[in-house]
Amino acid sequence: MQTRKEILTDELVAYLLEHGLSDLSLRPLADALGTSARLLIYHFESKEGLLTEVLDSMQTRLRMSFGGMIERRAGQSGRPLKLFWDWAIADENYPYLKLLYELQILAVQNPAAYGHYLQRNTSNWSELIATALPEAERTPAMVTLLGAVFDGLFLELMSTGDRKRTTQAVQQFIRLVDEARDARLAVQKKTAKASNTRRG
Amino acid sequence: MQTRKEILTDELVAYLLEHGLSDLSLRPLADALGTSARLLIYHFESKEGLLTEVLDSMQTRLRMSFGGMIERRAGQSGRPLKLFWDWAIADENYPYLKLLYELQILAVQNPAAYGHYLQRNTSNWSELIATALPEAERTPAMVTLLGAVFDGLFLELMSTGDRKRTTQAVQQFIRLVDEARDARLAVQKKTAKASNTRRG
DNA sequence: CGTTACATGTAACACTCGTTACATGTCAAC
DNA sequence: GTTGACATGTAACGAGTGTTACATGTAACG
Repeated sequence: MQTRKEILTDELVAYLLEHGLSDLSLRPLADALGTSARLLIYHFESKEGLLTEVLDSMQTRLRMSFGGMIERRAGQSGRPLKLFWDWAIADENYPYLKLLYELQILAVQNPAAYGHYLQRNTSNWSELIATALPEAERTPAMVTLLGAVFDGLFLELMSTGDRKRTTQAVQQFIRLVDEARDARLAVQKKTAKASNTRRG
Repeated sequence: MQTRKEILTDELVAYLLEHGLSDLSLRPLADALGTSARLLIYHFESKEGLLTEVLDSMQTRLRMSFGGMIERRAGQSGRPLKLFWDWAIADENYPYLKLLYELQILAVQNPAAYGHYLQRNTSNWSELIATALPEAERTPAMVTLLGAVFDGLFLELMSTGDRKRTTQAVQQFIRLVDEARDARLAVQKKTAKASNTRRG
């Protein structure tokens, strides 16, 4: 059975997903849930406690969704960046990621107020995606670049809502990486041949 | 001669660059400048008016710096992305760009409050950098990607302060684009030769 | 010297904020 | 039926917000 607090938490998650967390205020929040600010403080001790619990709840929800996606695609590897992108912009995950980006950015502006929420969210996407890179390409610069591409495109999506163009940009990036890899391999082959010729 | 308002504006710019604009409040601001909230309202009509004028002033300052950079490098083209990046992270420009990114992100969260400041800032970087792409590569996907790389890396720089790693990521991206271009050209050449052979 | 425009400070207003004191309701257990 | 834990509402407190009313200073001009 769900305790009153759990029910409240679910409602709070829904509210936060819709309204974001930068202007969160107890009274309007309580009104929207049909209750009073007093009750929220009663159950969560403080506004900060409320945020902590609600964000934690969101994070577990998101982790489960991510785990499910990984499991489903277990065998078929390839284009992990695209897989991850598609997962991130799916209707059921997008609002959560959007909120986490809001959090990340609020923390940059105001680490004192928001920093410690972020530390609980160990969800460092770039590291996650990085494991998908072939080891030869997993340099710090490449990992940073990969993370930045994801962040930059997701923020662009948040600003403009243009799923199509941002997704094409993801694919453009993948193509770029592939073509560059091919080019490198071709050079290696040629060098090898030349070296053989010289030796032979 | 500088009017009192212009002097104030300069001081306000300095204050904003240091404190960001998300928790801007008139009284602490006035205290920091050694004056009163009353005076700020007197000169700028309202908090919103103040922000508008100060952000405008910052924008013109930034545009001049950008123009100067372009002029200095007029002849020597090549790696415009790297040029732009180096300009953006230079000590004298970085705080301005940081603030504009703060603004951009506040606007995503709260368009009602911050959206119209952004509209005055027509500084759409991606369009600017895009003009540096060879026309053949100036597809919407590539332009979006380029902008996202810049945004993502700049935000990473804002979060971590790691100039070195983010700059290496910029160079990694440039290398990627170059290698991919070479690969495409190589394929074209081969196709052309094959086609000649067939014809000949 | 008086007037007039600009500049500035003090104190208040009306509001919102997170939080709390106090009262009351509900409902199961003894 | 009374006790006691949980749940909830109303109203207030103290602090902070942007803004304004009112008074005062400064300095140039007639």
